[in-house]
Amino acid sequence: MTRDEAEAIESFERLGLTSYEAKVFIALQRLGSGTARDIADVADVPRSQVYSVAEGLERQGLIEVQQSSPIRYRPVSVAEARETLHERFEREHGRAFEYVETVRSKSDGEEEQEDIWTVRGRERIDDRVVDLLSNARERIVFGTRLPVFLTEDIERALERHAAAGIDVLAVSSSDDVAERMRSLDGVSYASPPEHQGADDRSGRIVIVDDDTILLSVVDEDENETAIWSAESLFASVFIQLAEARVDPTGESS
Amino acid sequence: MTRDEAEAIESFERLGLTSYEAKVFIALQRLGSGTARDIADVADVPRSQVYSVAEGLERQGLIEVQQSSPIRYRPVSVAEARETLHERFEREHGRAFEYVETVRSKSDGEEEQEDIWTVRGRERIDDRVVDLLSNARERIVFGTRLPVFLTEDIERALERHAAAGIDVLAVSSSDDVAERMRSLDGVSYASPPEHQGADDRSGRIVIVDDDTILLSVVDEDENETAIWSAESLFASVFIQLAEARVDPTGESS
DNA sequence: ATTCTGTTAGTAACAAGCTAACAACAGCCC
DNA sequence: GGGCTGTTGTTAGCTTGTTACTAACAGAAT
Repeated sequence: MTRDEAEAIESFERLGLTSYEAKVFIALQRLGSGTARDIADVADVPRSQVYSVAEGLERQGLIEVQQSSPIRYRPVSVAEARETLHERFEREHGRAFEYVETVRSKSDGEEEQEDIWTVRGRERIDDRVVDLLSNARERIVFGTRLPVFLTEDIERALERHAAAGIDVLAVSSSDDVAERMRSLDGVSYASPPEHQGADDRSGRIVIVDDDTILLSVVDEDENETAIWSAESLFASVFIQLAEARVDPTGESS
Repeated sequence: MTRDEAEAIESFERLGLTSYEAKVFIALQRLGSGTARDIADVADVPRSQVYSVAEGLERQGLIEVQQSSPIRYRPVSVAEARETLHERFEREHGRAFEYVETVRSKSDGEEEQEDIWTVRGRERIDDRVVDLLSNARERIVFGTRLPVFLTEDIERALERHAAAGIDVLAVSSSDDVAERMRSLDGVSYASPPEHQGADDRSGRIVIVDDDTILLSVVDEDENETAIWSAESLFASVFIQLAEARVDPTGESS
């Protein structure tokens, strides 16, 4: 079995098939059609198991059965299979979240407590950044060293809030990033203070008003981890520390 | 636990979570945020298990963790969770089928053998019908008693092929269905022969050219099962039998 | 001193993977 | 036709791995 095939099988498993089902389905796509023996030979599944596994696949609409002796099987087209699995996902997804929406507590977006939360993963942090920005009333400071941390979504959010009259300041020690920041409509740019040192594990910093902050770092495996706190006293204190390092430098738009 | 909640949990399981993960996630959505104990109380999960389960959920990007004592957890927004699971699905789906496409045997659509295949389930049969119609070269006959079996997709396929110069004939013993059939552009209509008897388990019939046929029945649980055969001698013989019952009656457009 | 937190080990229950055996049947050689 | 061989479809049962669940405990908090 090739590496690619093993990966494909794992993916099918995560889509809800068993490994036997995945193997039989792939084998049938490869064969076009075949008997239990044909399938067992190429799929590395015991022949005696092929019958029941195929039955399951038929129920799921991924293969079709020829009632003959010997029984023959054929896969549905790749397009149909994609569609079938897609529909199944949408159905489950809908059902699951329909219920969640009904029980969801109202607390969202408002009334945070004195909490510091941890978020792992670049994309999740992207989302959290945009989310925090959306609560801005007066002022935003966004800083990062690395271009990837200034996503398009974030750029757009910064411009949107600047247009809405919020004071938006962008900071970076990297020329690439600074370039892009300066091109954003309505967004001021400042270079960071020199004394920041060799902060090569720092990721990004977001300050919203005087009580919301997000700070991320990049570990040795390039994974980004952020901590954030919104509308908390804790954040205020933190911000005062951070501001001391940003403000002293001259601004330029 | 309510019935709705149990269903939601099952759906989450089918989306790749364990039942504990589903319960904890739902409990957190309900609570807004909480400690392991809070969660254990409402989620019906042993407190000692909450920690590891929550760790898993954090890795999956479905909740966030507050590193404090006691540790507190909060869910990401419902929108973020939807998005996260959706992305995961698309990723696996893509990976799985990317490989399948590479191994797919070319046999599709062409060169069928003397095979009769079985398809179960209304929607899958809908798909197969459209698929068979798409291979028409000269002539199509489509018949059904029940309105649900004449889907919009099928109506469109019939019209499309009629427009392409293929001889399309629609047949139904039901007035409702006949009405709709008559309104299709370029499609002829014929009423079925009387001697068909009390065929109350018959579903639909599709004849394409003189060598492709699909015939479905509806069982006592209202499940539709179809057999079909394309470009086969067997189909030809079958078609001659079926035609004997359709042709003798007068046609009308 | 007692309750609570976070962690660990270990068991139980179940699903999935895997093996073996067998009756029914088809082909083949004699 | 009789006996031999090989295949098919079915079933029972074992093995393995995962998840659900219980119990116990050290350290912190009250």
